[in-house]
Amino acid sequence: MANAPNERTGRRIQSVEIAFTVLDAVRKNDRPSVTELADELGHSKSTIHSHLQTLESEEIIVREEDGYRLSLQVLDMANDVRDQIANYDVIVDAVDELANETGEIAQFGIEEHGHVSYLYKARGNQAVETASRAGGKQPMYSTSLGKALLAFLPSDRQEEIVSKAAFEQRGPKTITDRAGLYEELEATAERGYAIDDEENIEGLRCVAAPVRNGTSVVGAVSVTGPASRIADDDFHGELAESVQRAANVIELNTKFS
Amino acid sequence: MANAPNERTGRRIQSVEIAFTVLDAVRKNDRPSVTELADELGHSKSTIHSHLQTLESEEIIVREEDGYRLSLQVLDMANDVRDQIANYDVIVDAVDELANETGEIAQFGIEEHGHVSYLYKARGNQAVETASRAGGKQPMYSTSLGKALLAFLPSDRQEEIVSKAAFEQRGPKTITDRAGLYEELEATAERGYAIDDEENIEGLRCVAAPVRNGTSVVGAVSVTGPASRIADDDFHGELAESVQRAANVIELNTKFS
DNA sequence: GGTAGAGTTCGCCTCTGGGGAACAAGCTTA
DNA sequence: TAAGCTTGTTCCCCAGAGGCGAACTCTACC
Repeated sequence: MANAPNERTGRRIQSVEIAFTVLDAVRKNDRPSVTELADELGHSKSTIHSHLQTLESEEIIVREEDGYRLSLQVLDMANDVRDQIANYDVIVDAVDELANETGEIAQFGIEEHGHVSYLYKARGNQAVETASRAGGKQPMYSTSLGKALLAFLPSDRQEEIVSKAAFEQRGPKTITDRAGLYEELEATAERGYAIDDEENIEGLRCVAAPVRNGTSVVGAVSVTGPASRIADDDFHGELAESVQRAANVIELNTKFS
Repeated sequence: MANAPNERTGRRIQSVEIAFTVLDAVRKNDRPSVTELADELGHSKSTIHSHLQTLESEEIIVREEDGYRLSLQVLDMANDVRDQIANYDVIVDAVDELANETGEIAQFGIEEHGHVSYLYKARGNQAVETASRAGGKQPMYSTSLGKALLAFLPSDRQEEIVSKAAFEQRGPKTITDRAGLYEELEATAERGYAIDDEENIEGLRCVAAPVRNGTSVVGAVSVTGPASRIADDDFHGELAESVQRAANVIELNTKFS
């Protein structure tokens, strides 16, 4: 790939966009019908109908008595996703280990399209319940994983992502302005790990460390626990060390291609 | 949904079909580039390019330095798939239990588009390694799950699937003709469970039982083990009973909607 | 600094695909 | 049982979408 410019607009194909709108609606509605989708999406029944036909013939969705749903082929596609991530098993082992060691939730995330996506999540024996699952995405500016990634991303990419950030108040201590974020990113880069002190979800604290391949960040590992259990000492002490150690384990076990 | 006729052709949208062809190629090739895909799929670079742009703006694929890959959003979609399957957790529990009890591989599958798709797989403590994973699909005629489903499907659907079957020789004892299959299906319906005696993979034997919701089959549970360990006695005795028990557990714990 | 190879853009022309309306097929009600 | 409602399906038409080829740009590597 000769040139990889940062996020250009380019020609897009409208009918494909409609198809994915339909697919999205099938994901989110419970077994929708043709008319239901037509109403919701503002297209004619005939249009929706042909899209559903197409998606079904691609075996991406399934038609059942009571409406359409996603097909299991999507699960297969998810397998391919994991296969395409280099050293997925190394990551899994390290994150499992980290969860065991700390007893909390441990996660691995990567940056995609300007937000953090969770690739894998492990729960330690005293881990709290959280809604996040593998595949879920979160803003970069309010999460430890996001800040760990952001702090070590090339400055042009960093700037691009920050410039598009929504800066919504998500937790009691969310960083809500650009200046504050840059300050925090600088601190993060210096100390080598990122923290989230109830910035994304009330009552939760996280620590995250970047995983690098040479000079570039390929992902980040984090630990998440209740603020009640994670004191400032742990935050910047033992816990931070564990997370960094896990990140290191991944880096060391990674087979560079 | 007023009418649900069996698999009609209907209008399909070509550009969406192309988009999925591209997506499939991204799944199967390792970080392909524009030109690579254009060559492989027989489309012009400009066409492929706009499709890739579209898929990327839908955040289904990601562009990296060395080519395109699937995005983690697919993992999220996989979560939705499981959410859309009624009583997924009941199935998981029952299959886990079955795997523990037998020590072998236990699986749950459903029929989709004329083949069996695995929804969930559990491995017992002496389970053999097999290539199958959740989301994978297999022919109906050569697997125990497939035959368990087929035997209890409405006769028109059964006929439709059988008429399209490829009847390839997959294992040493694969049923390779329609008559033989119907015969076996009748026996299956009568005894209440299906068997696979090295019909799909050499050296593997399976037993499967249907899971029903009222009169209709909603899926099937199976146990798979090496032929060396599964004797005829187990095959039609204890193992068959375990599998049927598991199917029953699922039926009983299912909350009908 | 020139060439080869990648990705990107542009404009043309065709034929696709979206919309509306008519049609068919089930349920429900009287 | 017939009428009426609602759903999915088909058909046709015409604007404009999208596939192609060629021209352009940008890197990387001699």
